Amino acid sequence: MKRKITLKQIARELEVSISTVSKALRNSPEISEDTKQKVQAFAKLYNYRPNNIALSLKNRKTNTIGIIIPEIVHHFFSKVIRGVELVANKRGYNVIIGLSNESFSKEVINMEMLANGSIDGFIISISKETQQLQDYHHFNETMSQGMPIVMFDRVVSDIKCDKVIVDDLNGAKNAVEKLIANGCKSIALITTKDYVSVGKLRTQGYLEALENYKIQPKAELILKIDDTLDYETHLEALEDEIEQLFKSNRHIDGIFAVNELYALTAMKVARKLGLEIPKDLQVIGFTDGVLSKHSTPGLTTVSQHAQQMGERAADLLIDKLENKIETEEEEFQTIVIETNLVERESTK
Amino acid sequence: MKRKITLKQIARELEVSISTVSKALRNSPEISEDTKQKVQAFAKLYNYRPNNIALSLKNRKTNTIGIIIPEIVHHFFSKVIRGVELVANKRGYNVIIGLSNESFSKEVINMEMLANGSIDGFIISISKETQQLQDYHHFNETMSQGMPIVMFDRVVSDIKCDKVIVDDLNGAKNAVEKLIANGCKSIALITTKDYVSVGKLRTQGYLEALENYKIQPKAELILKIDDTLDYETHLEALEDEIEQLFKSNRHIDGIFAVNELYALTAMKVARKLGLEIPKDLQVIGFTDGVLSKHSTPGLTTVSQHAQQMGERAADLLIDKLENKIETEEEEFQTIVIETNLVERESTK
DNA sequence: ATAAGTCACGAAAACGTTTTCGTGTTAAAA
DNA sequence: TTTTAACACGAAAACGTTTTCGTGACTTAT
Repeated sequence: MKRKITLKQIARELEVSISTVSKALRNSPEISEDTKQKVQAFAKLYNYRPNNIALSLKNRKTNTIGIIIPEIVHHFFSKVIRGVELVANKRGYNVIIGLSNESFSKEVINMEMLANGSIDGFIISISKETQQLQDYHHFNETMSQGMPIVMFDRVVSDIKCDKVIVDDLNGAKNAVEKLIANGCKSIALITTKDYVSVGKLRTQGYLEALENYKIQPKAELILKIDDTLDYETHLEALEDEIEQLFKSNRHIDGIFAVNELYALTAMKVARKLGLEIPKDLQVIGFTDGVLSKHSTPGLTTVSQHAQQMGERAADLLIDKLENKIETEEEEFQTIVIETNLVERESTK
Repeated sequence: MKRKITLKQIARELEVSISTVSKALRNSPEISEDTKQKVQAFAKLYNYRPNNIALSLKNRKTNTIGIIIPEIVHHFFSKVIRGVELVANKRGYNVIIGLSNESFSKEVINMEMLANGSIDGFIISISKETQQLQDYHHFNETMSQGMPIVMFDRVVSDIKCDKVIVDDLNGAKNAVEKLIANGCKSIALITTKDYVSVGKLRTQGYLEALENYKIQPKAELILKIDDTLDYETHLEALEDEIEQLFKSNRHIDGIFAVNELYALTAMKVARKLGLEIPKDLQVIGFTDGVLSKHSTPGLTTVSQHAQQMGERAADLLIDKLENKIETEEEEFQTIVIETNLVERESTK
């Protein structure tokens, strides 16, 4: 079990100085051809590679970016990571992940753990709890120490940093308008509580669509799910709530849900109540994931282009990292990714 | 934009030496109470945190583990990551991810990128291409440099290292025996080509179950899918193959599929052909993911306990990292995670 | 023969820590 | 008064690099 070889060992073995070895390997003109040959051959033989940690310390640059997300077992977030990893790798960066698990304190701890030199910058989607508490001190502190942050999807508008967001409002609006155009007269909304920024925006899109068509929104058609409880394990509670919605409003002929699971569950409940999809009820969800694609009937959804979001976020961050020079004026961008509607069998 | 404060700056400001500052912060008895107070107060005020990179260099230990997987947009792998991250975090480690995207060369590059000091050890599930090529030099080289590897799920038995695997054979066997016990007379298998280690084992489990019940396996009931093509985008091809299977074997009344997607697609095709589930056809899949849970009817699956695999793998790796002393004899463990059958509506 | 210039290399600093060892000052013991 | 011991702190090395600067040995020009 021999350790990795270092410059010092090569130097000792070849009876030259460390500087000479370093220069020889980097092909410096200062070094004679003979010595270069000798050193390079030796290095190759022993498979020398510079130690990343030493380089990071010297250059004060780790070439690593940290991504903090609430959850990884999630189609959307894992796609974003894939996007981030793709461009990070292409541009010579590593990616280190931290999961907040929707908890404020874990988000803070994770960031502090990474902010002490381990990474050059952050890509973040904030946790629900942070959104609720509206405590953003950790973001401000991190940025005040010169570490750039790019937020995506769940962003906070007060914070001055680069952002990549989805056009939630228009995505929702278009979806609902599609339902209206398809003949739906009574469209229900299944959404989250308002503190979830994207839920709020999608709700707003729903309302705007109705307004455009002079339809009076009805409070009883808007179901706000309390998603602090993990709906993966409380599926029945969700089903019950939706069943109540249908039973109290028999005339519902369209559903817009702010995520896949709500939409799928709505379809399931509807089927149980004897409704035929899309004849009696048309359904559109947000977030195009595996569930929508493989459900029967296939679910029409608003696609968020998650991977593209990750790619743009990573490019934004790395651009900022590599152009530190002129960044004194501190300009921040917000990239808006347009959604598009993926039509499947749940709509006419 | 002030940079993070260092020991040196504190020392200069307080007109003491760097050593004194370091010792004061670590509460060394060498330092007087007065000085400690002063230094600690100052450090707190300026929110001093030791630089991780410098510590890594000094201690020759990064407290970071690398996880290399073929794909991240995948329920199984993301659950494993969650498990890894969970225990890594708990034990004071960070997690850095590399995606091989099922490619041999990306796997090698990713490993080399991380092996140069960035991490202390690897957790790996090898790519399909690597399994095909059977080129394992990068694993051996990494380990010969004293960097431990823990393989999970897709492992290679020739390599001497710690492993965490699922009991694929028995999982499959139990599933098929369940089908037999439920009255299935003609059970088809939908699997992958044999170079995929887990596919091979699951196929073997299928055969053993049949043998136990003195049922003669029939070659025409075994469909081996070539999954070098990304089945997410070639869904129709998959459907066609399965449809052929059904049409040539009208008597099929049971399906065992080695993953969720194959099982789900089989259900879809069956329904299209007018078969009722589970009356006419019973289906069991491998890998308990979101699709199985939310499909209609719910799919009975063999659960792999992915998160637990990740946790065990991380514990194994960190144990090894922190017990380097007595590891001279190099003992390697293989942890087998037992599967269990999650029964839903696709079986009687 | 001397001055200037080129060549090939080494010493040392720096990145930010921790830790070992040495040392000057003061107080206690002989 | 002298020796010893405790105390409080600093210098320096080490981790593995890169890079600036210095320098001795030649070669070339004057």
